[in-house]
Amino acid sequence: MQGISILWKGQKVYFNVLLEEEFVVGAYFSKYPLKKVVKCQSTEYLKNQLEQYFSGYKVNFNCKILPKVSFFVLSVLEIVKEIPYGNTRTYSDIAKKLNTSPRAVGQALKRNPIPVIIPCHRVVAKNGIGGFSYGVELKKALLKLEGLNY
DNA sequence: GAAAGTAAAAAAT
DNA sequence: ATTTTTTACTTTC
Repeated sequence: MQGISILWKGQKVYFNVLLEEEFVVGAYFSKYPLKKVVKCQSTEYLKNQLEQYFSGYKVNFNCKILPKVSFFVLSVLEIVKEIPYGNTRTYSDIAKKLNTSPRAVGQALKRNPIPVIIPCHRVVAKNGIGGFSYGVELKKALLKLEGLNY
């Protein structure tokens, strides 16, 4: 899906979404929009949701997702998906639920193929913000959109 | 299969 | 407040 454009540090950045049929299989930030234009009702709807989200409105993404990842990563993503807008959890919160270590949770989130839609930015460290595949600056910005200060 | 590399946390200092 | 140890999963050999 052609990426929606957002302004980041005075630069135009695109948030592109990879689709397979009606499923979202990936998403990423890029300097360039994805050329492939898929137009149907559901993509227009998702596009709208993203526009709204990045302009600071509360959005609960309800698109169908299909992350192609290992079983463990999937089980982490399943939990992260359920963190409500404007809330955070720590790596250890999630680790406890899965009987694993916080560090392994970080490993899994790093491999989240669908950032933002699967809100991995809502997972933070106990004392600090933790990391983010596109840089902690962006993570901070996303949290700020949701009204959180880190 | 072993070793190295993590988006962390707890314990020890 | 800094350093060290523990930790479990993926990746790469």
